[in-house]
Amino acid sequence: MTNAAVLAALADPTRRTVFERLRRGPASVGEVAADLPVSRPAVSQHLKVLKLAGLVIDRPNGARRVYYIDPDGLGELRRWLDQFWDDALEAFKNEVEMPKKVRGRRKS
Amino acid sequence: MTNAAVLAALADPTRRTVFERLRRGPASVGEVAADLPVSRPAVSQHLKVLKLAGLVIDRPNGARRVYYIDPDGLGELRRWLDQFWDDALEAFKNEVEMPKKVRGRRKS
DNA sequence: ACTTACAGTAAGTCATGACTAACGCTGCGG
DNA sequence: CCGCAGCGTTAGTCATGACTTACTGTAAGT
Repeated sequence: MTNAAVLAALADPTRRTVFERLRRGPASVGEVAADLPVSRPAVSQHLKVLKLAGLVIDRPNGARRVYYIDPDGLGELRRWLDQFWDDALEAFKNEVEMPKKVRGRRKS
Repeated sequence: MTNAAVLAALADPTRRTVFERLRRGPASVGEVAADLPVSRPAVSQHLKVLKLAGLVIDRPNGARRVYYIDPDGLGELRRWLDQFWDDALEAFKNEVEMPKKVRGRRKS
């Protein structure tokens, strides 16, 4: 389940800020670190995590390394969320329809 | 930004397991804890986090307390994700169209 | 009214991870 | 060829949070 990595990556506030910074457009490590109160290596580590989660892709451009957002990573999470949403709605509706029935009581 | 709480809540594997357990249908704390290798207070704490994030709602049913999934919480995250997805796609397409232009250079 | 069962809270322990400082590597310029 | 600039990596520190044990509160049954 890749969703675990994606959710774990998006959970950290700093990492989410980095990710949202990349939403405007591609940027190098130094450019991202310039806007954040953390050091450059920290940004590099965050980008590594985002890369392992499949959320960003890096392209070496000479000495610089430019990071882009990978739309596929978001797509997977989106599909998982959609399925979850459908199931939850169905279960919820199913619950409303039988308000005084047996309900849970899964104890055998 | 409520997304922070939602993402932080869904980042933990155990908490995600609790949430997925609730997807099948409503359940009490003891029922959820029976299927997990953690103690009952741990499940209670996880449910508290999920409740603060707006992902679940609890309804006291006598001595038992039954937890349901709150569809609204997922809806918010879904909207945020959709917007993010659109922006990322646009930025990506915009990047492909101008391969040798100024690109980022957000300095100034 | 007393006991039993179920749930939330408090305090404490321990692991995960976010961050910094220092170092090594690569590519471009003089 | 040599120095500089930009990144990544490693080692180490420190804070956050996940988990357990013990306790308190509440609702139902006898």
